[in-house]
Amino acid sequence: MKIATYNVNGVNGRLPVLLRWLAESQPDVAVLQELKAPQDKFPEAAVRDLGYDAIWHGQKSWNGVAMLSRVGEIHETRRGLPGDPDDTQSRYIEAAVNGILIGGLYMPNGNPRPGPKFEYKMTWFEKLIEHAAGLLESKLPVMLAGDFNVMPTERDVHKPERWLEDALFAPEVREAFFRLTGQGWTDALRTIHPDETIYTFFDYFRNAYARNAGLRIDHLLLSPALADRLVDAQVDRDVRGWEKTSDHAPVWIELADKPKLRSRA
DNA sequence: ATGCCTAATGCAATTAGA
Repeated sequence: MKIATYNVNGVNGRLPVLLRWLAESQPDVAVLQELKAPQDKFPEAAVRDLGYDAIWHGQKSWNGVAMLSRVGEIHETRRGLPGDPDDTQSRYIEAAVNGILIGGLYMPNGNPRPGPKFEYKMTWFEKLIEHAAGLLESKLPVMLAGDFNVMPTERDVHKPERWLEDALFAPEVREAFFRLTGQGWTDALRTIHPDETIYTFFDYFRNAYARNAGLRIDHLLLSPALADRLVDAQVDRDVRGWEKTSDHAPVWIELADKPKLRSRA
């Protein structure tokens, strides 16, 4: 089972890229971020033509998240994180698909730091951490996938010294990320590529993609039961080089149907 | 320190992204 996350940076503006990627990469499930489209402007027919069911939480101009599946019905469990009913930003959607509970998320960027946007990011992060703890306690096979807007380590950012004060790399943001993963989540891409320089985002500025001057900010975090099924994780890096493409590249994992045999210490 | 690019809105220039 192949599950992907992709920040599309405008689902309608990038629709040809999204459809080409779906056709070529053939994920079974995909979570999307930054739809930048109101609820009634999601291209449902276009993705359905490729065999995908979809749920989405739109918003005019900004944010917006979706989940696509070609492996069975999407049983939505929630949209929006618990704890802030007044939050109007569409950043979280969660559903059970093919026996896996999947939370698709778009973490606030948080810049400039300090400031109200950064405070909003940290508040949102704390709500995510609290909700994630409950997901793990459920003992269900569960994953959190999306644009976390966090580079966890220096290995995940080109020229880390330039990002120390940035809302994507500041100490308290990375601390929050490791507090989250410390609950028992496995960072799938880093597990498969422990020492590799591997990025999921490349700025439109300064020819960043060609220079491989990127960031690793799109993550798939796996509960223990799913981590035992992880067989591969990759970035569809070439997609970032297509015409009229997003500034993010898709990231995907392959899960075995049954747990892999593990060597024991 | 800022612009470099790009989308949405809406038709100019602003907001936001990371």
